[in-house]
Amino acid sequence: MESLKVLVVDDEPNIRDLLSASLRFAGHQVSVSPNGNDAINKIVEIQPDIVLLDVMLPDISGFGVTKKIRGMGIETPILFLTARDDTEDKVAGLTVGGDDYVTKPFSLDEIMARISAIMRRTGKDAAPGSVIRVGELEINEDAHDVSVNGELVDLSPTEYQLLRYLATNPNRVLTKAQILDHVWEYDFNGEMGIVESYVSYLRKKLDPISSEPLIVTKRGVGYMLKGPKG
Amino acid sequence: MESLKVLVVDDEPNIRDLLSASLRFAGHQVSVSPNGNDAINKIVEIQPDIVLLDVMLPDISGFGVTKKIRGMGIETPILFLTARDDTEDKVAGLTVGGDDYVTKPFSLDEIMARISAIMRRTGKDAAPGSVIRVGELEINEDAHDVSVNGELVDLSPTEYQLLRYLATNPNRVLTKAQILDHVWEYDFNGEMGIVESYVSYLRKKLDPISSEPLIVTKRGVGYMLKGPKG
DNA sequence: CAATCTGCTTACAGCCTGTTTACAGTTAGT
DNA sequence: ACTAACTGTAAACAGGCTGTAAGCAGATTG
Repeated sequence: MESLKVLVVDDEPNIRDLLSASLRFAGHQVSVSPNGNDAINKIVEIQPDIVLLDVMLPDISGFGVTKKIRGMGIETPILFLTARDDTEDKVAGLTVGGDDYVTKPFSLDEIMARISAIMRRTGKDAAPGSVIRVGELEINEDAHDVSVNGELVDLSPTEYQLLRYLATNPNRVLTKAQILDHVWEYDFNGEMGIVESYVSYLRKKLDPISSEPLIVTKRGVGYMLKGPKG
Repeated sequence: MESLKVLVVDDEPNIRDLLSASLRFAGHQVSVSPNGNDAINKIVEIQPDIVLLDVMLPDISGFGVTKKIRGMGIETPILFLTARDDTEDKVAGLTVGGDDYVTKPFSLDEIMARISAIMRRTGKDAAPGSVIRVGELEINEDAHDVSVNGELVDLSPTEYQLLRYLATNPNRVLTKAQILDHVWEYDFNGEMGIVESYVSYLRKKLDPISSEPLIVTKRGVGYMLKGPKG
């Protein structure tokens, strides 16, 4: 994915910092905004490629912001951030026109995946394709399914996200802390042992099909997905 | 790696001295700070390329410092120093956006490796690449892989770190004391005989593959990794 | 040449890390 | 509401790793 201009709108500094740090690290140009009115100004001013927009803001709601800028003819795609409670009913209709939403608390990898998906759909990005291929492994992000050597594997949501994160960093050791920070929600307060458990679940499902173990353990460091020419 | 501006923040003078001496010797410009408030001022003032930040500080915690400077829009990468106890649970969010952490007690070589990794990832450094090559030996730091003449060698964590330290100083004799100081944790209290043991382990794994012995003994002085034109 | 010293190798006990499985609580789907 | 699936924790287990020490071999010294 190329470098994008991203605007992050949220009143919680923690969330702003988390997102801006991650997005900047991913190579994007990030601006931040703490409320609706400021957000509208910044959208007009800097013309971002995508807006991460909290629905609950101190002044104007995220919906209000959307209404306003759409009224000005600005079609910038929006990724809404909503609380898990007011999801079902209020978010209806949000996903039209390339927009999407994630619920708080989210995981970083989920945010990144959604941004990629939006960019892909709106065609602004030089489509890296929705299929991640690493050796015998193939992840279709649109269909949300995984296959090894052409054979479909049924994964739980967490298993899928873990494998996806590993697959986007092939031949590179990822520490358990990194995995936890990227795959699990940011308010997860548990132990790193859960990564070990899920790696075990994944291996149990993948290894019987693959010709050689896909996930290798780097003792004392972390885990790595083995790619073809690594 | 080029010369970097590094800020070391720790309330223990021993740690500050250890780190600043080593970093200076490696050619960096080092500033030190004993607490959180002073650290914030220094970060703003001298704009370091990287901050080594103890999490447990007398006034503001390392997290508080991070929050504050991030709020100011300062995106300097941070390498957190945490006590091994506080690790498991508090690691959440530490590895985001190019940041990383090491647990106390650490080894000097580990710190240096992490700094290199961060600089590489954040692209601030004129990427020296993640592969160390010395003659027939090749160390891939991303994959934590070692190969001799293309053949993979399986090493334990300590073996890997020892070999890495030797490989970053090819054709140069390193005394056992130096090796102990760089590869083992700073509170290690054992004998230097352990270096001999681990050199032996390494030779046992490397020599059968290499065309000539890679690690040579300089009797009465120390060990040296033999490079191509040395 | 003998005595000594330095370094090499290996065996081993204890520890530590990672793997797996079972389970309880929760969530989601029908 | 009922059932199935999923999540996170904990416990049992296996194996590898670490650091020490002892026995050797070769070099060095007097």
